[in-house]
Amino acid sequence: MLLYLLSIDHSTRHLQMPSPRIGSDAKPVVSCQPRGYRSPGEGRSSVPESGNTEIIGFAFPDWAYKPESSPGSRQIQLWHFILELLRKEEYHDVIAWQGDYGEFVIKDPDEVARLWGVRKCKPQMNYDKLSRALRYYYNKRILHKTKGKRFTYKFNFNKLVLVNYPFIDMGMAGGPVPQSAPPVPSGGTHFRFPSCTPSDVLSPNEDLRSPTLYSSVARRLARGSVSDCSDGTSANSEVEESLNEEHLRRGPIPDIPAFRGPPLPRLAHEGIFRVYPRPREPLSPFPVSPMGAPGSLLPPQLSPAMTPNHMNYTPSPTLSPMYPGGNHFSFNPEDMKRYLQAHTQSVYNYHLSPRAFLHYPSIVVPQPQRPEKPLHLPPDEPPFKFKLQPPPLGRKQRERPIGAESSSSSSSSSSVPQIKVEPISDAEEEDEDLMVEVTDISEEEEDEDVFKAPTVPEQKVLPSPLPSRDEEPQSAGPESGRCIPLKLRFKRRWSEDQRLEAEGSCEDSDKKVRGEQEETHVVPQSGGAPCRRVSTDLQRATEELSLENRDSQ
DNA sequence: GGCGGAATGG
DNA sequence: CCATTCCGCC
Repeated sequence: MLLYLLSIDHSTRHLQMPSPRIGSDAKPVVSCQPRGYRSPGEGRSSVPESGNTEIIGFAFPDWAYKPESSPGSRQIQLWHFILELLRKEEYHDVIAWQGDYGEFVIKDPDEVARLWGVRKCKPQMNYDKLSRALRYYYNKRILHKTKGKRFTYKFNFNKLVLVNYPFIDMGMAGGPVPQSAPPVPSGGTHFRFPSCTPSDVLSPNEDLRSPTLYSSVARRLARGSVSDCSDGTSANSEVEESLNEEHLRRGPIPDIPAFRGPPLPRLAHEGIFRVYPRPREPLSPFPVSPMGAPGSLLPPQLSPAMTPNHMNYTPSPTLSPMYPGGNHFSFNPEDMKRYLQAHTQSVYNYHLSPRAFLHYPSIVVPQPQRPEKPLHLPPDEPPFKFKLQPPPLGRKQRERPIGAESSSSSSSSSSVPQIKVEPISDAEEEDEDLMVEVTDISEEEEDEDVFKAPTVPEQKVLPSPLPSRDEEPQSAGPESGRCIPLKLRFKRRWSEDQRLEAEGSCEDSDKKVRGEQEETHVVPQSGGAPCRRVSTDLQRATEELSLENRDSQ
């Protein structure tokens, strides 16, 4: 229901922008006139009446350019403005995509500042002030600074739009669109970003069939600046809470974690793209809602293509549904099949969550082959730049965690692995990318909680009480634990647990969270007996039994 | 150049 | 909230 509400179409409104510079030093005619002149892109947009604006093959939903759509602010926000400039060829001498995905360079800081000043009627604007505003985006995770590159910043797109549009391909590298530009399926293939703007959502005149839910969403949309879908800045979003409620009413959905912490007062960016209507996009190749159709098991949610700088993965154009060398997607079934196959292979290759598998109803994707050895993970580089806090030690703490530390936690405390992850601040960017890649983005966990959400959360997992690091091999498979991301190991362990539990075998508790040391040197455990882990319940029973024995002595 | 605190304003 | 402005610091 919500999805339909949010899909209400609207007429495209355009951001008023300073006139494009005619000459090299042409100044905008309009000095301080926030409204009333046309956007440079207006009229050139290839899809003027659609829900998204496209230029040279990539685009953002219109609301991303609309000042009235700037959540939390009636006026245009700087990042909107930056995007606006970035998508205008007229300003490519001033600011342009460059470098990594989402990176852009302010080639002419003074000019950008001047334009911004014109836009905001702040004649005294300069790059120093503008950059201060940009720096405020760091905390919001809208932007990063690209270190070492002057005037270079980077958008967090992979958690913004593209996360929920996994077909968006980066295969345009070398093409006319820089790789750093956020690509989007072009209007030529009939795809449209669902017309969903915060202003629509926030319209007080809407007929709200679910006022509570709706207002919840609206609040979040109003507060959020970016629909930063998997952004760590928001954990248990109201939207998702609402969606949970909604889906509970409608029936279970597969990728809502079974456990959730209490709602946290955090920035709420995500949600917009997550609540797109499912049945409204018949021409879209995208599985419309990241929530996935009720019947679909694994909605596609991420793609290695979206995180090239982290995974060093650039999708082969030949495997892309894009026309070779073009900026437009091809959605003919063969291409899609190849692409899906490639994607699925990538999911395997990169040990992504099974949820990352794309689901495209009419196309059967052959099962990929897992490569012999893990891919390209630098052996010396810790796969995760997290600082794992060791789990609480001591059996007492473990067995009575509910009363003690997780007093504020929800009822699912026993199902939540007591793991805390501290993102290392310096590696925030990679950290986040990693989140998107390795974790299911539907788990809108904050960074600290990312490990609290195993791929299949209904399984109860308890951290090991043992402080000693039993370095048993984690993998029963051919691959050793070397170079396997930590979360993947968790996932595999979980899978292993599932299997073992099904077989009703195994002992040797292993469900523990590894300490910080282990993330730095991933210790391969060759030679040891194959990992045998007790199922969680069995483990807990064993532990409780041992505790009882100890206490009775 | 870049960062972030502080005060301030809309 | 989202900047804007100023500023000290690195």
